[in-house]
Amino acid sequence: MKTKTRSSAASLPLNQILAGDSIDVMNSLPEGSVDLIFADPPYNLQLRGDLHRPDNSKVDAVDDAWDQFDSFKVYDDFTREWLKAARRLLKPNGAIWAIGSYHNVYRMGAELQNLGFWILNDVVWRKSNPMPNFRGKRFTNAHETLIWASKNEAAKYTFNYEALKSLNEGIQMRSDWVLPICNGGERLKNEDGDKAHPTQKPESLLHRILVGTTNPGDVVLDPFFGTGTTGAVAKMLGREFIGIEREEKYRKVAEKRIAAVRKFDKDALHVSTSKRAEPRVPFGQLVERGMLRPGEELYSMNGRKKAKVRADGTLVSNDVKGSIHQVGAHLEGAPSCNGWTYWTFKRDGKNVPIDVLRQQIRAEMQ
Amino acid sequence: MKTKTRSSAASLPLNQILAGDSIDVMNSLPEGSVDLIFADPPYNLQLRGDLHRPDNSKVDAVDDAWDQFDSFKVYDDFTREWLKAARRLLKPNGAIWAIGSYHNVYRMGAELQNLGFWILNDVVWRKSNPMPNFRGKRFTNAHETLIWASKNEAAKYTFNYEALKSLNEGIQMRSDWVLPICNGGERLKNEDGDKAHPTQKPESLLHRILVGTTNPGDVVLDPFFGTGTTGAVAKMLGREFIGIEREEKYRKVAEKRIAAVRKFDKDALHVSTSKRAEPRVPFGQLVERGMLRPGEELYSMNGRKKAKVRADGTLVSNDVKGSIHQVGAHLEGAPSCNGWTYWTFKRDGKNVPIDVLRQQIRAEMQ
DNA sequence: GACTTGGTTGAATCGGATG
DNA sequence: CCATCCGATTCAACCAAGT
Repeated sequence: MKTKTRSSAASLPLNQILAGDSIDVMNSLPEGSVDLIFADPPYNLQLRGDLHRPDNSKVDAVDDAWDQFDSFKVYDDFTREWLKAARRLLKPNGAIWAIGSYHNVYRMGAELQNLGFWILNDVVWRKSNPMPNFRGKRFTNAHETLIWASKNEAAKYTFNYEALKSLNEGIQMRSDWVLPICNGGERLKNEDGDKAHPTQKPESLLHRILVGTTNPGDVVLDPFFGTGTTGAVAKMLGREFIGIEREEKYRKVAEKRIAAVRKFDKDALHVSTSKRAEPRVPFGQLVERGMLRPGEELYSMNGRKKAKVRADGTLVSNDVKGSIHQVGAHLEGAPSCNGWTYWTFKRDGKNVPIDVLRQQIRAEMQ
Repeated sequence: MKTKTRSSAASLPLNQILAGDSIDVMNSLPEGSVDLIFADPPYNLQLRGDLHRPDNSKVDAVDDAWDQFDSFKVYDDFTREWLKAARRLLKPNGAIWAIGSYHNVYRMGAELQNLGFWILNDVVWRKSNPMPNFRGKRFTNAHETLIWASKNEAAKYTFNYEALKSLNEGIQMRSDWVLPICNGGERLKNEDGDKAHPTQKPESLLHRILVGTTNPGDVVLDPFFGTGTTGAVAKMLGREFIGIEREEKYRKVAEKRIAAVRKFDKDALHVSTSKRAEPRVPFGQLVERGMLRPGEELYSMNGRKKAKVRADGTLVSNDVKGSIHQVGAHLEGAPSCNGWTYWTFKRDGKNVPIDVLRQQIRAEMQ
């Protein structure tokens, strides 16, 4: 796995900002070489004329030329092409994040599904400090939508469940994220004090995405790099990035920004892992090592059932024989059972889960 | 307006649940006769196998035949047809709400745009008590998405800004709504104790939609009526409803439910009206009524600019003449200006906004 | 009656390694 | 490719029964 990453990485322009059209540049890169894509494409905002606040200050709206599309057709074609190029670049187990607002996200989501991407979640970025609706004609547009999708239905995508749960104070992470918009010191400004990019995303958003759905060393591509939030956070977190940006003024800002970023300590990049990632220990080892004697009795957690350990690492209860899981499932009439947490043994009059013994063995293995 | 509603209402099957296929029934109803459509179509969930909780109990999933579609193509065709029929039914200033999850909402949103609907907001229903992700493989699917769209870009849709603001404790209502899922006493059960419908929506959701985007007496159509949450809330709130439901078992439950609903008192239905809906008061009236004398000077809020009132209700400042709004805009170099809040007059040495005078007139009008 | 405890449930695209 | 087996995994709200 590591070797494969390295070998394909060798031919990749890592930690660089490539100049040019997103689709062309993506098509020039080697197929199946990227772990994750984060894409913040033009939104196709259909603002009619300028928007003004009640106090007459002008809202610096997204009105740059690159954001104008004369019809849904043009936007759909553009969307399909960049998504196609992106999908080609992904490794078999790769995934994509794409962000949008109601102006474009429905078209983007539909094209994404049409191309074979498999939606895993949509995530709502709930802005803690959105711009109010000055005219009082609609709801405050207080969120944007992110679509998280794997390359296809079969892909074994990366999902650091425990790390995300830790980020959320021990409760599993939900599909709605409350994060502030990017302003204050984080918001990049030109020399004239204007914002350097109209839609700079907050680093907190990319932090959660990269911690949650990539591993250190993974290659993250951003085809609409802008001022480089993806690159900056990737560098901090010890991921490799590839940026593509057409406009020189954005590339310049991004390069300066990323050069100033310091990578976190390696220890800080280590995230909580799930039990699934730990080495497998067969129950029979507990018997071989003498931690449990053949003939010793195990008791279910609630104390209602019992079974006898046999020398080959199977259990027997009445006429039922089999693994700790099989016997537990049978006794409970359940479709499955985790024997490690179901069974206990007696020591000094107390019932101890057998999983304690497995943890002892795992500790010795390190 | 009222007459028109009544005349078209006369030929409409109001406050009834129509049996049959949504598209067929909609096409049999008169064109341009409905103020609002709320649609909760099948989501096309593509569930593979069974799902069990960590305690081995089985999740009662949506496996009904009405949610099964063979392909995206079939689902898209279905979506396009019901949306087309729905749009035909809407009055020129009508609007639609459609709810979905990531399985279907992107396709629905794109078709909706393709048909000429004009998206006003998408609204995220953040569930306070969603079902967790039992396998730890994704984010908790904690929200559903509602799309609010007018019949076309030009439609003067209904939006009770002040009422929604009041519902939200004086703060402008945002595009993310935190509401609990429908359970407890509100959840309708069959005689055997099973849920009567797998996807019953909470009344709080419909309450907010109907208070916010309809007026008393409006006709609200729900083409996927189910157990009739839309009808129940419409009746409470003094709106007329039309339900369409294919399955008899759901119709029966809905009829019984709605019969038991009591309409709120008329007084309770009176919602805060937005300033926009308040009677318009021409500035000239202030002059006609002698509240301001011709020749009197007005001062801008910051005191830097001044202008003189003329007998015809226009202002003059240096060589600029025009309405309170036009002169204010010109003096500020702004494209627009709300003259009512921009200009003040002197009384007893103090600067008083001219809007105070407008409010006096409005108070007298009631 | 107040409080605690245990059981149930909700629109869900919910494994992975080994042989 | 398929079959088999291991074994990891849940939050908030409501309700009924017990203390």
